[in-house]
Amino acid sequence: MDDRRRGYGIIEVSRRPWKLFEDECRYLVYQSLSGFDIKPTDIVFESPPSHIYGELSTPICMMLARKTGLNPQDLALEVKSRIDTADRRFIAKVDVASPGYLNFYLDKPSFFKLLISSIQALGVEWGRLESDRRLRVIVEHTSVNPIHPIGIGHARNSFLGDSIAALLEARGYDVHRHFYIDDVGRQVSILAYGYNLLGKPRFEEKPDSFLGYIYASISCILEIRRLKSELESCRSKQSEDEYMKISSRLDEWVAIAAELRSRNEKLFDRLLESIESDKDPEGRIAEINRLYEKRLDEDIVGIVREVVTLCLEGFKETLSRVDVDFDSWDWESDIVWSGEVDRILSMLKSTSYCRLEEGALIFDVAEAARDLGLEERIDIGLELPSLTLTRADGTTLYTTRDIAYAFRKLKQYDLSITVIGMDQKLPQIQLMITLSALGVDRVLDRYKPLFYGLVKLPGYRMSSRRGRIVTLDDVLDEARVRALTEVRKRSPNIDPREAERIAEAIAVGAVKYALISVSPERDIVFSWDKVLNFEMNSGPFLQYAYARSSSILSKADVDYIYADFDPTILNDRLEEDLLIHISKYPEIIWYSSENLAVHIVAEYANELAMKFNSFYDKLPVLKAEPLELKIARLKLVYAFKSTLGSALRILGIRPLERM
RNA sequence: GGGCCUGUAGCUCAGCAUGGAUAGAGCACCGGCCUCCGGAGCCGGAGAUCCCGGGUUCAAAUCCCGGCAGGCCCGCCA
Repeated sequence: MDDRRRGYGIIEVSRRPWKLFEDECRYLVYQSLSGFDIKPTDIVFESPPSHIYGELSTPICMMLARKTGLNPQDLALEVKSRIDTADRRFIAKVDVASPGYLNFYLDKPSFFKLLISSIQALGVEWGRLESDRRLRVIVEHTSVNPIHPIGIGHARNSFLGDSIAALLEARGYDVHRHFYIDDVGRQVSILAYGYNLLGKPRFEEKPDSFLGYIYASISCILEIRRLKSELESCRSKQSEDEYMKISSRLDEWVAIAAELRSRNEKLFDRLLESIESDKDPEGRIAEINRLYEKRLDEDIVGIVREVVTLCLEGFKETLSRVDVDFDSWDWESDIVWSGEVDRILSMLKSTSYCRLEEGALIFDVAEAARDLGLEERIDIGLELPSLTLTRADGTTLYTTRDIAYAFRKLKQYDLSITVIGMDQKLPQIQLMITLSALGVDRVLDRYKPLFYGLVKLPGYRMSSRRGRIVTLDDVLDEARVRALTEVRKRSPNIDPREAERIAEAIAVGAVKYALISVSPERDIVFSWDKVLNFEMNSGPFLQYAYARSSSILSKADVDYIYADFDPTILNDRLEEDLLIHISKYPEIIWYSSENLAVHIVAEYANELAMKFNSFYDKLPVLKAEPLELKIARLKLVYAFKSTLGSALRILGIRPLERM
């Protein structure tokens, strides 16, 4: 058990007080059900809908009654009669409710005593669990292609990933945050091609934003060229439908071109001219791709690395604004150049699943999955498409390189989390099957992609190729302006620089909360209203409750913290609700880390803030009489602040002492 | 055509793992609350065929089967 005794006097400390209560209940029920064939873990507990049914409840008797044909109510009464609560610590009473619930009533004073002294003793360790084995974990997230600024959709990835990392740290793991730089492949080659055409142009703006413009413009120009030639060949074949289809797509791209051109006519025209004077831009791009991947031309290597590095500078600027940091930046090209990809390829070739088709190397994923008996463990229908590992020109594809990267991850870490868009589910599954085929140990347990839904603009999905992207920078700027007006309105006398600092924290909190608080598998339709929400169920709402609690504590004599206190005095329903909710915090950490579900933490924090606000509104703290009550309430406020503070840190939202 | 994800109040979303007591929040709407620790707040009201249809069960938003709608994927793109 994680209890220990410390200090003078005897102060008992528990990292998981609620679990102590639950385990006590579990043990009693288990003992009383000795005649049945069940394990303690078969007994599930839930929170009753109302406190009149106690604090913990189990329907186990109803479940057993079904199997045995007994009457659930009778069984529950029988169990109750066998339970002896005389020498129990945290159970005040056991009762039976129709149609067969066993309800447990918490012995609040002794529980609250333990809870509050634990939180005080643990300090920042409160909410941090101890794991028997300190797993080494890699969390790879963000990994935005270095060809355009970070969009609000990518930001969902960053926030989710950073938060998951913090959560797993709280779980007691050794967590490493990695950014995978996708510098190999066609997209970066396109950008490098354009950047080179312009003769390494100078620019004033943020580098990722400038490069994003170049990338969008070139892909647009190329797309129009391609569509035009398709249209030509279509005309000769006289297929009316096809012609109309291509023609309308062409119209769409021409409109996009006009839009892009209006943003920077000189630059756009220069690009257009240069591309038009190039006989074979597509060929040149493929050439850049090949020369870079094979590292055959140091000039090309220099240019590609230069654009990518520039873009990353922009990323770092944005990411530091939102407190997202990485332990490592892993270049995809390094994995190729180091020979890791070749080694993986030759290992794959030596399996029976590879074949050559028109010069390209193909891996039969479906067959591998069947042979390895993986069908049942993978939640995708097994008409798994084959995976192309190499192009006819010998260059590799994204997933191939990702397999090598994943191989490395699982070699160096016990557990690998990859935060990645839902649209990449299939390639990730192909990757896992491929790794399994290579004999990597327990791939499905150790390689965990965390898929999330796309962030769409109302009407259409964002597209960096179309230059249609709402950037995180823009959203943050807008949120900060909004927050600053609020701060000024509420605290007119505040120091302007302090106001800026607070507004920025609020802006970041609002945007993060909006993206993190919905379950990841859902798509999100971007809306300013949602992201700039400062009211209930928002980042600022949490920060506000936190600021209120610290305001109280800052006005109190610090000695209260050392004072002994009488837990029986905290007997208002509002106080009890708040304390019980606080005590469940470590369980939330446990559950949400098991399920890689940070939105659970967000929801918990929101409820916690709501309970605190109700308490705050109705019950005075600083003016509470007698002194014992004031001390007890101050300790409660401290416990709240400590808990919300910890949850905010996991969510990546800055706790504010004032706002 | 096949696969995956989603469908809960006018709107945005929890709840689905492990079936269980009156299906919870927020926004918007209606009505109250600043002589008292910060009103970004609190209290109350109204608002739900839990997409539809079957099935399993004493009990289904939750599990199973079949539909429907939306999104995504099925590339020598990433």
